Order: sequence, then structure tokens, then C-alpha cells
Amino acid sequence: MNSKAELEKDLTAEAKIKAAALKLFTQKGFDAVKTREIAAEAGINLALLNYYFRSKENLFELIMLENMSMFAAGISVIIHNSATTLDAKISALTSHYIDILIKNPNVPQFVLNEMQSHPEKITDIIGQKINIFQSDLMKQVQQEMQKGHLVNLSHPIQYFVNLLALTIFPFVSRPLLMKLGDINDEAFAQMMEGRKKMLPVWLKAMYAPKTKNE
Amino acid sequence: MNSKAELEKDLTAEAKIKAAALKLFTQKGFDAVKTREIAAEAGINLALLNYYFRSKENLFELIMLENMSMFAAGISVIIHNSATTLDAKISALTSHYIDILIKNPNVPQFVLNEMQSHPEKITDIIGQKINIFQSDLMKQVQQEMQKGHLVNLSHPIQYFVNLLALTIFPFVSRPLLMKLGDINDEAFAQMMEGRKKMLPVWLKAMYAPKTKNE
DNA sequence: GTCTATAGACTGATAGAC
DNA sequence: GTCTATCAGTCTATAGAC
Repeated sequence: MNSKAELEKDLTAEAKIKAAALKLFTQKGFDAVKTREIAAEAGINLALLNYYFRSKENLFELIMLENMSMFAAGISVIIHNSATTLDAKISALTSHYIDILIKNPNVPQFVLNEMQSHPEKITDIIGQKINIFQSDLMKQVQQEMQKGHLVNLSHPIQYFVNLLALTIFPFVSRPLLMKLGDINDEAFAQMMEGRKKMLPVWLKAMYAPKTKNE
Repeated sequence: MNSKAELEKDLTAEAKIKAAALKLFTQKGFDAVKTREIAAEAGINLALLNYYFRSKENLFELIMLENMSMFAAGISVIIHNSATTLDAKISALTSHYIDILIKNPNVPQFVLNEMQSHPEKITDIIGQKINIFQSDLMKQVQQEMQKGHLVNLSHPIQYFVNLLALTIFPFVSRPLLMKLGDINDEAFAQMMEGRKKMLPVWLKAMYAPKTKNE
């Protein structure tokens, strides 16, 4: 029954709209995307969008929530786990994060941008879903700090900031890096793949006590 | 002649519009800001905006260019200087960058966002103004790499990425950090001030060869 | 469920008075 | 230079046919 043209498009209208909205919202942000554009991208009519989702804002919030959940799900499992070492958590976290980001390179910029325009909304969701301050990850960082195994660190939040910065920032500055380094999407993904190995090494070295006298 | 109400507002209409546009564009991005909103913020009429700047897009590009020039000016001087050491450049660069960013915390997110929607436009400007690859900074990084003084570094661009990430990312994730850490603008600025001292230390430690056998 | 047609509000820009 | 009033186009959302 499926024509060749529909081979890849065997989705309900609702799913097609969500896929189109996800793509466009993450690319351009809420205000830059018009409902007509989403409808066209989904290959359906404008009226159908409102039939399924009542309003543009409603559709947006749904997309945003699903997006954040996808990111939060894997991370939460890793950081709330008392059975793994700090080093193991960092390796798992950076590796997992980069894998998702390579597949969704526009999402970080999208989330950060929404965070700027509607801070309460987004930070609430992240705070609930991740709950970093009550995680085993944070506990272990504090323990290591007390033991003196992590130097040059005034507050555990700095550890967290630097981890996120080194992991996420290359993706939000992707257009610049691709231009300056004169590389394409594939080469960029490869470069990020290479960072997977390096991130735990760098993060450990940043706070490593000097070992001159050993 | 100036009334009390105008005490702080002794600016030409043109300057008031530019100030309002800068504030709103950096806060919300091009599409989210309406011309009527800029006019209201500037305390002038909508028609006057078009009288001075012909169009919204024109006004935007002007603001963007001035913004980028402000950032690029100081940086260019630092990285194109064969008389200073690599360490001195890093200290000057991070310190100078953070000072500007504390005063303009919304600008990085604004620039990154525009970079996403109009990559060619922004990356061209940055590439021209900064020209990182032909800088003395890059030459010195490559020299140090060849001498084996920088380990764990596959390509000099990674050095550059990590430098930018650790410097800029806290500002683009500012709303999240303020929420999670439960801090206000002043405390955030103080936290960034504290990072000024740490950034050169961290960046040096990341690539420092082990010194066990000394 | 899916479409066409259109209502109703908003947007960027301009004409023209002062 | 600065304003009021308004045009022409676009936007989201809905009414109503099938």
C-alpha cells in the first residue's frame, strides 16, 4: 500500500508535525519559526497543526520537554550511582554526553537560548530532572576535595561548570570552529569523537596535585 | 535647561535607540524583538527608528558589528604580539575577556545564537577581526607542542577550543548557574572574578607533562 | 482527520503634519 | 527632527466543508 514516496514517511500526521517542529525550533528558535513553515516541513496543512497541538506555544513546550528529558535521562542514571568511582562517572558522563550531542548538535544552543529568554521555565525543569547538588557525583567531588586530592578548586560548582564547559561548548561554537578549521560536519563529529578520550584526562589533570616529590 | 527626568538621558535620539536596541537584541535575539518595543524602551516614536536606521535589519547589523568590534579590539592586540610569552598571553586574554563579559554578560549568548542562524555572516566577521590561526599565540602553542611542553593535545585548535570554553561557557549558562547555586548577579560576577586567577592555572595544568621523575 | 478560506491581531515601514 | 495615523503584508488561530 505504501508508495515509494512514503517509504520514509510512514508516520502519523502528529508525528510528522513533531519531527518538523523539533528540527526547526532547534535550528532557529521559537520566534524565528512560523507555523506555516512547520506545516510545510511536515507536509501537512496549517490547520492540522492547531488541531493536534492547539497552539504554537503548546507545541513548543512539548518539544522542549521531550528534548530535555532525552538529555536528562541518561545523565541522571550516571550521576546518582554510589557504586561507581568519580573517575568512572566522568568518563561515562562525557562519553554519553558527546554521543548524544553528535547526533543532536543544535540542541545545546537551543536550550541555552531558551534559558536566556525564559530562565525560570528551563532552569526549573533541569533542576528537577538532574538535581546535581544531591547527586553522588557531587558528594564524591566534595570528598576528594576534603582529602586534598583535588587542588585549585575553591568550590565544587566550579568542577561542574568546567565539566559542562569542556563538553558542551564545542557544540555551541560549532559554526565558528567549522569555519576557522575549514572542516565539514563529518570532520567535526570526528573531532568531537577524539575529545571523548581527552576530556577525562584533561579534567583530571586540571586538579591534580603536583607529584614532584614522589 | 535639562529637566531632572532627563538627568541620565542626555543623549541624542539616535544614541537612545542604539542603546535600547543593544539591550533588547542581546537579551532576546533578532526575531523576538519588535521595533515598537525598541522605540518604547528608547522613549521615542516608532517612526523615528526608521528615520535614523532605515530598517530593523539595518539597525541590527550595526549593533552586531559594534558589539563584535568591542570584543575583537582588545583580543587582537594580545594575541598578535611576539614580545610576550604564551603564559603571559593566556593570563592577559582570560583576564581581559572576563572583565568585558562581566560588564556584558548577555553578549556571548547573543553572538552564538546569531552564529547559529546566520553562520557565514558572523564567522566571516570574527575570522577577519581575530585571525587566530596567523597569530603569535598559535605559533607559540605549536612551538611548545613540538618541544613536548604541551601533552595530551592532538591539534592546536583543541587548545583554542578549551580556552574559549572555560572562559565563555559560564556566561552562556549563567541563568542555570544562578538558579542551581542560588546566587544573584553580584555573586555571579564575584564567582567569575575568582575564575580569572584560576583559568591560567587550569589551562596550564591540563597540558603539563608529568614531573614524577624530577 | 484533513482540507480551504478567512478572521483578527500584529508587524515593519512610510506619508505627511508640525 | 519628531510626531500621529495608516498602509500593506504576515502571523496565529479558527470556522466550516468534506
